[in-house]
Amino acid sequence: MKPLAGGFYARPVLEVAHALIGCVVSNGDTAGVIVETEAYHQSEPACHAFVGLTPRTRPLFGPPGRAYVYRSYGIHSLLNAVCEPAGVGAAVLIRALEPLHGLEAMSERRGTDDPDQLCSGPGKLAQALGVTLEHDDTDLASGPVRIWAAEPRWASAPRVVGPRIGITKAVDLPWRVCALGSRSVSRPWPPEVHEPLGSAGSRRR
DNA sequence: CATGGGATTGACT
DNA sequence: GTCAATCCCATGC
Repeated sequence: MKPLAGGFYARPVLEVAHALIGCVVSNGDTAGVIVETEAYHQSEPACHAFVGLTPRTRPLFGPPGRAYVYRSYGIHSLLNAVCEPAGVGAAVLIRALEPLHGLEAMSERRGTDDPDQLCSGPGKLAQALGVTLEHDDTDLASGPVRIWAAEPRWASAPRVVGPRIGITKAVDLPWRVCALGSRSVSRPWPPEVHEPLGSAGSRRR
């Protein structure tokens, strides 16, 4: 596995939001597989970059492939991957991971042993991996927090697309992307694909 | 310089 | 279902 280079992120942000499903985020000995993302772009008001270049949004307008980490509700750190060419404010919010490595450290930071509760939300995964505001504007290929290419099988893995969660502006854009069937996706869960009659009906791995 | 609002989570009715 | 915690920073006077 190799870290994703800047070119991976230098394209339309919604395309990157799809491509990041199945990729691996790591920090130190902890890592997880991305199963949920959301795209944000300067052209729509839910994006922090909508207000233009400020001290806070500077990383969003910088070169692609770097982290944008900010504090939400005074409590949580949220991890984004900056996308599109430098000068365009856009990023993909990493919303959920399936824990892969360092479950013990994650459990300690999160205060729970339930694997489904370790990284099933943007604030949770940042806490589980130990991502903080100090990682803002660090390089995702060479810095402490890294994102690694997905295994080939993820390219065709089924996805569910829907409106973004927890925002009050531009609520209708279907820019949330989830891996179908993952237990680690944040609430509310996206609509399930209906199973054929006669199947067992169990939906979550 | 004062104010207000979150790209959330967990606890509680 | 409701609600508070808590802090960075954008905005406006």
